[in-house]
Amino acid sequence: MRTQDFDAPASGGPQAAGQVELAERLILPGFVMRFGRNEEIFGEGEEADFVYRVVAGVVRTTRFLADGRRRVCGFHLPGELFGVESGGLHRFSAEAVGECQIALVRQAVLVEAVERRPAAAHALWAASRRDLERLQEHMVLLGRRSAAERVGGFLLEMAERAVQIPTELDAASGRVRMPEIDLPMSRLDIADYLGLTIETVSRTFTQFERARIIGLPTSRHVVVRDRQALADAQA
Amino acid sequence: MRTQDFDAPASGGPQAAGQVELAERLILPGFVMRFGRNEEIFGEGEEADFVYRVVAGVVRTTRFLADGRRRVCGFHLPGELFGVESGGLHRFSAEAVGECQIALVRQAVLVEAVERRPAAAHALWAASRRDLERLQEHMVLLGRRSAAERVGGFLLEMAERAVQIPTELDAASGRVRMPEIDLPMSRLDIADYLGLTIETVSRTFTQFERARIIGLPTSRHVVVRDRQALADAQA
DNA sequence: CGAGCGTTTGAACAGCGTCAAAACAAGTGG
DNA sequence: CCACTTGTTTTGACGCTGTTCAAACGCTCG
Repeated sequence: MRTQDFDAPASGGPQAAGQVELAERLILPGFVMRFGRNEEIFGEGEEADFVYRVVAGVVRTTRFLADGRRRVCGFHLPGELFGVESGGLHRFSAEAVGECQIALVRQAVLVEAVERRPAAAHALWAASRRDLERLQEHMVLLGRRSAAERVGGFLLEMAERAVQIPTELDAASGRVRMPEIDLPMSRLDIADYLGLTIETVSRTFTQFERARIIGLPTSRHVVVRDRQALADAQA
Repeated sequence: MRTQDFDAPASGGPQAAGQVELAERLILPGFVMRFGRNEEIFGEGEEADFVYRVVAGVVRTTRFLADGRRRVCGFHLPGELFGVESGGLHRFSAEAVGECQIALVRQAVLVEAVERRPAAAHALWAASRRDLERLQEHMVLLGRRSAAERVGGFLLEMAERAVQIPTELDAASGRVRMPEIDLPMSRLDIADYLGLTIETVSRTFTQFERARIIGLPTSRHVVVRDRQALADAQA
């Protein structure tokens, strides 16, 4: 099972500039833990004693509704922070999508750093805003009506974010976007992320494939053939 | 047209503790402007020279899609900050829902404050996290399928947030929640916020009324009769 | 090879969007 | 005070899209 390159250094590749900055400026003591596929990192309602940073792999944050349905609220890629709460409790649970390495930092240490070091406060503020902006974009996406719009938007988002990992040679050659997406998450994860059902997600994928908008070598590997069509599906 | 009490002081009533803190700790120079109903405060793509704080009234942030549809991304109530961007440009536009008073602060001043005063950085980080958390909740809501779930969630959100304004006597009497909601926004605003159509929103309101879950003295005034049923509609 | 999971596909149904029109509220001028 | 206007909200009828239920398919790993 290929998920992400596992031994890639935490702030190795050409990641978002802000995330590099975050890692550099926060210089926080912490320790790294490994989690297996679908393993829970923390649960909804637990004490938020720690703050987490993805070193390798992908994490999803979820919430369960009263009737048992699950909402996937976000995916977290290497370099990103998650589990930061202002109240004392986690409002979501977090699980490893595939094999993961996660760096843990005590919440108290973070707060202290914020109070003592302006640079840390600044970096954290910047990180929050980035999260906020990503979330806003996702919200716009969720408000869209048709399944094609949602799935199209999701693929674009993933293309945008995921390239940042396997692109080292790409960066050297000067090519900016590489339309290959390795989806570490299942159809169910995607469906719960987009507010659709697995069936609809699956149908939309094959629909895109038949329309030559994407290629599907395997169900978890997407080749974007017609980026514009994906954006248009988003109308 | 009653919208909000207009001469209420910015950080007057028993608002969210964090917002009071924000106003107190940020002590930023700024000037107040007035905006009329539906007037644009800033537009998508404009330079984000300023940061804005609602003094009185309600503001909505929106984005227009290519096909002309509009997404309402959030409502901002008195005390709240909006228009804070990490890039140099506004990614949304903002309009006054009703008559508004808005305090403007130069972005540069804010950044300087963050760098000089740890308290300011801390307060801003906290504010970002609150926004983030509100947005996460809204995302959970948008992922919900049925119209009843979305409208129910919206009413609960508004009940939760809006009480904080007209509650002075309420606070004295010790009562915590007052299930009366004055909606300053139109059905269209609500629909675009929830990813539904005005017709569906309207139908859901009357459906709730017939089921004795809410009362509708006027279309913009909601009395919550059965809070639990609203939460259940959210399943 | 078979078991188990994830994915795809099919058919029938329900809910929301669309189009259209009526009811209502608020403001304007006779 | 009423007739008229404009904008918002409500209601109705119909079609489409996504959900639901069900079954088949295709991996991967024992």
